[in-house]
Amino acid sequence: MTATTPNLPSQYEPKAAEAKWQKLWESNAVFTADPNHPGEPYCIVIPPPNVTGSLHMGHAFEHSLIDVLIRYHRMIGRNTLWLPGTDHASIAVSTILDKELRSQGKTRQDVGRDAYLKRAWEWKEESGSTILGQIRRLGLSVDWSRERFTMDEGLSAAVLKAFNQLYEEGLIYRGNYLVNWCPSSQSAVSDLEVEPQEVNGHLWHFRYPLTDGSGYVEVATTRPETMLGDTAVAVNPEDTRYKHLIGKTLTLPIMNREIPIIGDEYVDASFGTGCVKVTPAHDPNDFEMGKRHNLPFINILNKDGTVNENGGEFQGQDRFVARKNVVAKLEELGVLVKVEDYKHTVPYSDRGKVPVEPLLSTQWFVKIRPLSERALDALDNHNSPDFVPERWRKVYRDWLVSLRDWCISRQLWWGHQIPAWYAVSETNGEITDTTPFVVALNEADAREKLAAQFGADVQVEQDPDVLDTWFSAGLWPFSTLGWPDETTDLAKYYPTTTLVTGFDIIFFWVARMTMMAGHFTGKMPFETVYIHGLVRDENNKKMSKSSNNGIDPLLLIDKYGCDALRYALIKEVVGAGQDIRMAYNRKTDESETVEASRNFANKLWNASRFVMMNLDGKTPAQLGVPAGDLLTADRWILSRLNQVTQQTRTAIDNYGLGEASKGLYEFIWGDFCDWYIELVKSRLQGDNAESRLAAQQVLAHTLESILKLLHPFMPHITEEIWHTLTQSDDDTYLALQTYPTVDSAAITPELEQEFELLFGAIRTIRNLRAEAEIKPGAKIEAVLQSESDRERTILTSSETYIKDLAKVQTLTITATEPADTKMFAGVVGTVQVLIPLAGLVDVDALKAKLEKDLKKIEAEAQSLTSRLENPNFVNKAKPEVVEGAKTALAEAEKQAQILRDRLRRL
RNA sequence: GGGCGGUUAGCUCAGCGGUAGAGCGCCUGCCUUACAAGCAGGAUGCCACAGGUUCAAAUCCUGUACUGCCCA
Repeated sequence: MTATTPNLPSQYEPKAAEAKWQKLWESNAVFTADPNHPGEPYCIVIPPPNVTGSLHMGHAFEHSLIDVLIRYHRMIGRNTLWLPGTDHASIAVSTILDKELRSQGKTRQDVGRDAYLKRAWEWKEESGSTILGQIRRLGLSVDWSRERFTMDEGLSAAVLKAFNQLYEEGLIYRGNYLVNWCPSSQSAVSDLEVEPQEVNGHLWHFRYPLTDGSGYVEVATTRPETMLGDTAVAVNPEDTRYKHLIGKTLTLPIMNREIPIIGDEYVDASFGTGCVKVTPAHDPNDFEMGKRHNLPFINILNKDGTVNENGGEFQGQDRFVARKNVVAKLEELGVLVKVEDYKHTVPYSDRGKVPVEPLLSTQWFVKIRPLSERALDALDNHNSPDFVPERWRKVYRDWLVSLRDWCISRQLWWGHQIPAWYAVSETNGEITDTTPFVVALNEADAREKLAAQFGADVQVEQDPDVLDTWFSAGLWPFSTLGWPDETTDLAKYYPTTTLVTGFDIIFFWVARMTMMAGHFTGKMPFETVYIHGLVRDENNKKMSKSSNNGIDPLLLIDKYGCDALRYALIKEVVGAGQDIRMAYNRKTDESETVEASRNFANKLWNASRFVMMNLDGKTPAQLGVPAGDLLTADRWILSRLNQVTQQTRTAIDNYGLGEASKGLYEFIWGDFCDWYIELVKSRLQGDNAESRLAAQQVLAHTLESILKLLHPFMPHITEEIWHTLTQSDDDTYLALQTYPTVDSAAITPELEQEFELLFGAIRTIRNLRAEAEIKPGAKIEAVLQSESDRERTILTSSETYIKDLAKVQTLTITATEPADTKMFAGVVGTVQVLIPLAGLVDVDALKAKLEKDLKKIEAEAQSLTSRLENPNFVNKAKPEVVEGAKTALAEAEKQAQILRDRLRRL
């Protein structure tokens, strides 16, 4: 490589650089993990996005966080793997395909299972590659060679193995239970796929007469049509109003069925009438009561939500039509008492967007208790997994404790078909609740087993249903690494290190992974769960497809660059687990937040340009490590660099990614650009070769360190600049360099304090110049007067800095008060800062300024004095605090004295 | 109803025992050859409210009010 002075544009253009590095990183397998490499493993599996989805802000946020962790750990020498992939989203895909078919006037039964699945796979290929392409635009350092899909061959084998094992262990069973039925998708859905929505409904009150004619009881319901399936009325056994009725019977209107009055603790005597109609086949609480009291379970609904033959005259009517008609009939019978407006919550199907019906049906379940107990044991006895922030631990724990058995069958076709085969020839060629079945790894095995039992000509059919997507997602951390095979990857990278996910998914996914992993691997699947907040829109609303308030990350990437978007998202995350809000203008697609980060990237770009223009075409390596005769400014920036290196490392180690990003921002923009570069400019143009070289060395070294420190946060721009700076070939990567380490010896707090005084003096002169309305370009005369030898020494040694940065022609540093009284004045430390202005000074303006300053300082001195006069403070406070107060008071008093003198002299 | 957050400068948020910060916005002046996506300077806060603990509270405790989320 030839040493050339880089000629770069004055504005950073993210597009080309991002595309270039994303391509090179991927095609050169930069992030492909090698289990044989040394280094303690660090592994994160991606929370798999839906294949049907498209990139949204939540992905951008979560993936940015993960990428920072991954890139950082790779750079500190861990054997790092980020495993990408997608999940098959059974219900979501089915919903889309069914809709597509419906628009052609067809159902999935019309096209048949094979054709349907063929279409599903096509859809998966299209849409899956879309989201993976979008994910690539975030510049994530994932290992694409290990990409997985929940329905790929390996993961499907893992699902088969897991199902079979759980079944053999008696932890999976088939049974007739109340499930959440979604009449729209005509499938059972899990508790978690149900979203309660508040609706303005009604509370209907009606009377059920006692069979013996001695009166009636009044019940109230929000779902009158369910009365067709009532098999009891319950009251609280302690309720004195009704307790005598327990054991009597009522005649159910319309159906004219005799039903008992039962006593059950569940009934809240203070709610409504205190009498509750019991419909065991259509309400979860009633279901429990039905079991406790051995009531009949009468199912009145078909799977499409219409009333079935048990609904008498209402048979065939849709549930909501039947509701109206039942009410009308009750009114006709004179048993409708009243109708109240009533606000209540109705469970809606998350995907289908219709109210779900609790429905009795035959489903497959996982017996959850033995699995959750294992996870609870790990949590309680080993604090595993460790939650960050810690408060989510309780949320997770409470969920594990109150878990109910998990319904895992879905009446859909897209997914892992349940590996159970039925001997349908035993039940007239149909699968019924009593058809004998076996669970096996494949059809051949199943056939063999069934043939042994029912003869060689047994007719065999596989269960048509598929498994809940979360069943396969629950195996994700180990199935993706090769389980059930004992692969090298599994040995090296499992258990994984960290899981990064949103709190909304703790139940859905985190708990299922810990339960499955505990059972199948005997280990918790990750050491730490790092929970982040949700991205909200400009109105603080959760971004979601249904409310159509999403902000397209790709739009922002196009406009501001990917690094800017990533950095903006991370900088906002400081409050660990707090939701973040994006400033965003929907009309212009502009975001102030991202723009600020784009500006920061541009600042870094230009600082780098400046540095590189001044290195005589040499690289940091060619210039050598700064070690020789460093000036104080050099030692100062190196001190700051090491301190910020330490802070950054500590912050990331503790998941303080926002804190780390802010610290770097302040160092780069504040310390490096605003101060160090300015301090060093004259040396770069000067003729002191030694001093110039030192400046070059420090600039080059600091810039390269900055690029490394910032790389996990802004990977593209840092990679781009680093290549120019170091003149590296395209097959060498910043992403694989070593993260800066801390040189504690370089950290010099005293020097940093001295520079604070220096900066204070410069600021004060600048301020006085502005107040006195001196032309920005004009060189002036300034006097710094201090009785402190230390202060004068510091200022004297920094004379040229003050002259350069405050545009001072003649600088006088003195212990004694100058004779000229017509001067603008300010104070810093105990240094009096004076600018002689001959006759030009506006005495009134100066007086006002001095009085204002004095007032402020006197107030401060007053507060300090009263504190120090309090014996309790002096005796009880920590000595360094008292000492600090004394020093501050001495300084304040000195400053006040200086200002008073000034005022007197005017 | 139970649980968990939040309430700090006009806006978005840091700070979480030692007397208040950033970014954006605002005001003033600058195209000072790294950067106008910038530079320099400036203004702006009874840190929701009420009690308590402490020498000292934005910070810890109790309660109240709003506000958001999760679970029933």
